[in-house]
Formats: sequence, C-alpha cells, structure tokens
Amino acid sequence: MSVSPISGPHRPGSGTHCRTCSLSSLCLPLALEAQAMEEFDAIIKRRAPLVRGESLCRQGEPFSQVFTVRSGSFKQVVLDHEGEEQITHFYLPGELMGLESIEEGSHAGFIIALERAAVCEIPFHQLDVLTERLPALRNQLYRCMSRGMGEDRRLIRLLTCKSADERMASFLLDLARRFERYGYSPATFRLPMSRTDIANYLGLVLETVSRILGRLQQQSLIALKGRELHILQPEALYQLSESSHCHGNPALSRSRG
Amino acid sequence: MSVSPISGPHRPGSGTHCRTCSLSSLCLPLALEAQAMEEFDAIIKRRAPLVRGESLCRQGEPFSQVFTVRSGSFKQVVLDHEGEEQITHFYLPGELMGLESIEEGSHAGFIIALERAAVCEIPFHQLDVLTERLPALRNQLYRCMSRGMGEDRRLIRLLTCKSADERMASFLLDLARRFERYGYSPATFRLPMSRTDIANYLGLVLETVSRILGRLQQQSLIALKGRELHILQPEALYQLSESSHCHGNPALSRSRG
DNA sequence: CGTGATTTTGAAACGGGTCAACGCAGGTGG
DNA sequence: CCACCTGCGTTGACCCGTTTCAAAATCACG
Repeated sequence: MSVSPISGPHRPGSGTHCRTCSLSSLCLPLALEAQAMEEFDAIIKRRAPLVRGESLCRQGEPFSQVFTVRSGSFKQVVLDHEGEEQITHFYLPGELMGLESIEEGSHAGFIIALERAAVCEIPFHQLDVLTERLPALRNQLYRCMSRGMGEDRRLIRLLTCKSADERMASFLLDLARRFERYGYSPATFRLPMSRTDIANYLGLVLETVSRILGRLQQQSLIALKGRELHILQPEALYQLSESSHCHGNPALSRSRG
Repeated sequence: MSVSPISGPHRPGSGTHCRTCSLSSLCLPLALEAQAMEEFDAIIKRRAPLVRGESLCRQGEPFSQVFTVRSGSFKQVVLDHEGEEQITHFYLPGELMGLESIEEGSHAGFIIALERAAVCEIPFHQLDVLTERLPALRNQLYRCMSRGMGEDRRLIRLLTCKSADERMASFLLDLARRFERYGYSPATFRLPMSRTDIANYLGLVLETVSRILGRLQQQSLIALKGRELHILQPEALYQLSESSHCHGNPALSRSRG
C-alpha cells in the first residue's frame, strides 16, 4: 500500500558500482568520465542497509568519511549540552551527508535512518586526494558544499520570516521538489518522517503541525492519509508558502551600488 | 570615542600582501608555506575600500570570485521575489564571503558594507586551479566551507529553538567570540549593524530587539550606549542563551546505532 | 540648531505554545 | 478472536510572548 522509495524508479542496490548506479547522475560522480568514475568507485564502500532508527554516526564521533544516501532517508539530529534535540536536516536519496563535520573533525550530530536505508561511505581523506587529480570531481564537491550552504540559508530565511502555515507549505514543496529530482511524482509521495520530526525541524510543536495539515486538507490543497501525501494544488501551496509578511524591515536601505 | 575596528590591533592595509597581512592567520592562506603563500598572493586582488552602504556584489550577478574581509564589516541580504529582504549573514574581518554562490553560478544575495570596509577579491577559478597543487590550501577551503555550514546549522538551531531573549544573548556572544578571534576584547566592542539589521537577522522586530537590549542592561548583563557594547557578565549571558526550552520533542527516540 | 533617521517606550491584538483529553492503528498474548 | 497496551496523531480551551500600531525621545549630521 505504501509508496515507499523502494518501489520507485531508482532501486537501491541497482548497481553495486557507481557506473551502474541509477543515482550517479545526482551524486558526486556526476560528470565524471568512465576512467575517473572507476577511480572514484574504488574508494567508496557500500555498507549493509540500516533499519529504521539505526544511526549512521553519532555526534562527537571522529569524522573520517562522508555518506551518500542510496535508498531510504535520514535525519540529522544535534544535541545541545542540555540534551535538547534539534533536527537540522532530512536527507533523501542521492544527497550527501556529513560535509558540515569536516572542519570540526568530529560529527556535528547523529544521522539516523527514518526507514530501512542504504548508504555509500566515502572516506574523506581519500576523496580529498582524489580531487587533486580529478578537477571534475573537485568541482562537484565544491558545488555540493556550496549547495548545502545555499539550502541552509534558504531554511534560515524560512525560519526567520515565515509563519507556521508558510513553513509547512514550503516544507512540503521542498520535499516534492527533491522527490521529483529522485524520479518520483512530485505530487504523490510518502512522508518519511513523523509529525513530531516535522514539528521539530520547522520549529513548531506537534499540535500545530497537525492542525495546519488538517487545515490544508480542508482547503483541498493537499490530501493526506497517515503519511501518504497528495499535493492537489501545488501552485496554491506555493502562493501560501510565499505570503511572506516577513516583519518588514528595510535591510537594503541606502545601498549605493 | 568609537571603538571601531580601524583602531584595533589588526589594521587594514597593514600589508598589501598576504605575507605581511595581520589577518593571514585567520584567512585562507593559513598554514601555507612561504612559497605557496606567494602563489596564492599572486591571484588575489585588493580593491579600493567601500563606503557604508556600498555593495560588493548584487544578487543574481554572475559569480566569479569570493571575497575576504580585510577591515570593516558586511551584511549579506537576500531578496525574495516579493521584494522581502532577509539578512542571512554578517561578516567580520578574516571571514570568507560568497562561498554559497558557487553552485548557482550567480550571487545568492547582496553583500553590503556596514561601514567603511576593505576586501580581498579571490577569483574562484584561479583558486580552484591552485588548490590542485596546494593541498594545504585545498584543505583550508574545504574547512572554510564546512565551517560555514556548521555555523548556518547553529543559526538554524537558534531560530527554531530559542526565545527572543535567548537569540539576542547568543547573537551578542557570537559577535564577541568573533571579535576576540580578530584580536579585540570580547567584552567591549562596537556593534557594526543597526537595531533593524539585528532584528531582521534574528527574525524579530525592531521593537523587540530594543526592549530586550533594554532589559539586559537593566539586569546589568550588558552596558550599551548607542552601538558601543560592554558585556559585563558573559557567563550570565551564556546561561541565558542556553535556557533552551526548545519545545521538547524527542527526535532521537528509538535510535539503535 | 534643525531635520530626518534611529531608537525607545507603551497599550492592545494575535499567533502559536501549553496542557489535557480523546481517537486510531498495530502488535501481543490469553 | 478480542481485550489490552503502546506509539502516534487529532482536537479543544486557555495563556503567554511577540508583534502591531502609535507616539515620544534621542541621535547623527549638515
């Protein structure tokens, strides 16, 4: 019954090599030539699938590799010293995890599987060395990190400017966009995370998320049963997400050029 | 009267070469050997100082170089299609600007001087090529980007979890930490940005910022006159910043890894 | 010393959080 | 096969922090 990624166009394990992996066009080896891809392929490790709730790495653990999602999905959870938990990111197939931990040298948070999921492990040092010889790979890595920064800034904007409804709308559309990238219908998919997780990520409480989803459903913008989501009116949802009454402050005033 | 960065230990222009620049230990050339630093030095361009309000780059403009702050300070402002402005970052001396624009190929936002300020321009393509031969430089670049991501995640946590007072406290301490890095007293400095800018950045309104600063002053945690700030009780401020009643949601439940 | 920008202060309205009760499904064991 | 439990999601009533609106005070600068 569930529209899990497993049943989608990109099957996990549909290739134990980058060359045959259906995700390679979204992943780091993008734009690598055959020879280069083999070299890249040689340094990455495929690891046994994780089950729901299992963690890929723990906060504070020494950093030595980054990961890409082959199938399933993950959340990054960071714990502050008071033990408060905060979800800073959800990861879908083809996405790179762990880049924010390079500088610290230890993992910035837990990375936890939201469902049965598989990853590729990429030892960072070997990747670094390889980027020396493969400009295309280096470039792709720069771009991935840059994209990560851009996405974070977008989330920051969302959190500072937007009301609860706008956040929810943005969140759903962002997921849709990413699922589409992965080869699924952007209109119909299964939310991999719980309401609680959504709330935590968006800086809301569970009850608010629940109420908003109910409201969106009443207005027929979406149809939702459990975690099965249909986006019925994407443009209306988009408009909602951009209602943007960011407490108007002229940050650009007096700019001269 | 004003404790502007100009009068501090690191003087702008105190070296028109990386070798003699007092910021080199904070900047990209960190850890480069003499020979490597010369090579790096050769690709960067120093440009005439900007005046307050002048913009270093405009949103949407083609991306070709990143910048480091030599003196003064900047804000990054991004405009959404409704014309709403959002400050996503403040930059102090020694900090790298523009990294989030690599992927898009065009600048993600305006970068605007908050006061008289000077920068180094680093053509990205040349930097990329140089990182091929200089592992230490490549590593530093990866680390800079990774640090940027980490900082953004921290801001995200701040925005989702924290109350207005906690945000303000975190913000002031963050500035203090960065000024300290730059060689100034972390207890006494001049806020380079307006109350409006602070509000915009923290997702609050001007009035709230003003009230909170007033309250902090009443409680003698800080002393503030115009933009001149003294942090009187840093540890108390820190405690305040971590009161963290993040609407407790168990994001880590059932982890088995 | 005046004029506009910036900041402070006050009173009232509202969005979202808190608390508490209820509904619903899936699993377990008698 | 059904009663029970447990995890998850929904709904309602009330409350608090932050925004909104309005106006006064202070500052920067020609």
